[in-house]
Amino acid sequence: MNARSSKLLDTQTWPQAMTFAAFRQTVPIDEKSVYKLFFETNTDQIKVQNPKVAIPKLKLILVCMFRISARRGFHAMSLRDLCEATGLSMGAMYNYIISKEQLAKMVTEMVGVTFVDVNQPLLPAIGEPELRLEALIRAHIYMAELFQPWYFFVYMETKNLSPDHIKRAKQVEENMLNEVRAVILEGARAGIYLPLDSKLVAAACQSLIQDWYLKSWHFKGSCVDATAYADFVLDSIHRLLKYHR
Amino acid sequence: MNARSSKLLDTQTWPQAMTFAAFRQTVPIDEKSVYKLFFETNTDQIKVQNPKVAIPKLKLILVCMFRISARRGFHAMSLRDLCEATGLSMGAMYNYIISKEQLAKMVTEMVGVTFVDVNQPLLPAIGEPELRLEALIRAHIYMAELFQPWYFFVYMETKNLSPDHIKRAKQVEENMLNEVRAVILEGARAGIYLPLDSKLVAAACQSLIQDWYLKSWHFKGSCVDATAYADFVLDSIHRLLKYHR
DNA sequence: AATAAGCGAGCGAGCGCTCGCTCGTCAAGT
DNA sequence: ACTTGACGAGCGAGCGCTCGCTCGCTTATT
Repeated sequence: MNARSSKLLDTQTWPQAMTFAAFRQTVPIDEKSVYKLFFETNTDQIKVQNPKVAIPKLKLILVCMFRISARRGFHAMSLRDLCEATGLSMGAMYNYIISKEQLAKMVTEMVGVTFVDVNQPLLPAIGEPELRLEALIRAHIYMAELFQPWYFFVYMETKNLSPDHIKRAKQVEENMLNEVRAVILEGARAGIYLPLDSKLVAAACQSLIQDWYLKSWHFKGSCVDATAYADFVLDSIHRLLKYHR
Repeated sequence: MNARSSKLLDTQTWPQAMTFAAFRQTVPIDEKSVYKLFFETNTDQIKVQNPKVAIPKLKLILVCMFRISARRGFHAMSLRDLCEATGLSMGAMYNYIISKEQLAKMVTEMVGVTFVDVNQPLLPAIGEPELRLEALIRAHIYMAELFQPWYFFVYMETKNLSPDHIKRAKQVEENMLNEVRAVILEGARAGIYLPLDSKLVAAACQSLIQDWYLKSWHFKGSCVDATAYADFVLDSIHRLLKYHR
């Protein structure tokens, strides 16, 4: 992309423009480059050091793992299944992973830490509660769109990890819930929003967002894209929270 | 309960009174008697024939299974774990189950067939869309309240079963979605509801209902009971669907 | 005495994981 | 230009172990 076209597209920058396209352009990782980041974050745990070899293989391993796990669950997937799906041998597989459990942990860590870190600076910290709520919800839906298999995996498999990993994952969920709740409460205090039970409303928000990656198969069949779904969620929240004179 | 007090309580009969208490009184099974029904439905698969012995043991087995599965997943639970938790030996366990897989199937079958059958005659087939939608949603939430571990188990473990069982379970979910959708569409045609995307609204309904059994731990901590949660969901749907002049 | 219910050591299969090995690549040495 | 040898990457039989499940036996009930 040259400087000129980049400048043209820069007019659609997140969060000024709250479309999926704008978000994708602004966020520093996407569904392709994430494997490079995954490699760099975990070099100490991966024996194969040559990035040109390791990154495509890691991608292959993770994609196959997501597919099998989504169908049968991570625990039910044997490493022999994964080897057959990737075409790797048992020995080669263990040049990329420390253990089966560690593989799952690397993924949850990536989602729980890296993805959150990447997302944080993109959210407006001050301004109208309505605008901040929109940015918050859209950012989550768009992240879920980019990394659907990652989020799905973490949601389904977190409970099988070690207790401290479970706690961390729960805290990430709780933080997101509290962020939403804080903005709703702020809006209520400012008289913009109805004084509803903020905990229940925030939980409902979270549930709608999670639907996007938990039941993506369902929406893909209905020709609803991420932007349209985010529109729907925000319109619903709006109708729920705002005064109607 | 004698005839007199029963008559007094009959004034609070579902679906005339749409409280959890009324529902519980009207629905022919509850969280205690369900194990008797489970035994009677599956006598052919259970070697122990004496109900006085079998029913309490089945309850013990199922309760332990629900607890371990919720924490670690059904596949990760070994039968030795389950034996230790129940205090039964391996041999005794196999007097109650055909196989580990069959145990899971009996539970999903129970939820997918029996629970639906029990629920069906309690729903008003005709009448105001608004009232029918309320009955539909409340019935689901109240059923989820009574049988939370059952519903949670089915949601989490269905995907690990045989393909035809998966299909059946998906159809049960789909049916419920379509019921909700049909009522919404009827309301829209009657001019009571806004002409929103009925698929998305129905999916949102389902998501909110599922939250009640998927994240029950979260609500229990907030002192929100089933009736209050159903009130919240219905109020939300109402605000979402109705015209505000 | 007969039957119902419970017991638990033990089976074979399949699990996660290891390790001695092969092979292609490429820079250093001649 | 040719040889050499160290190295990164891949391989897969096989290890120790746990899994779901069985079966010959004992104990409890009637």
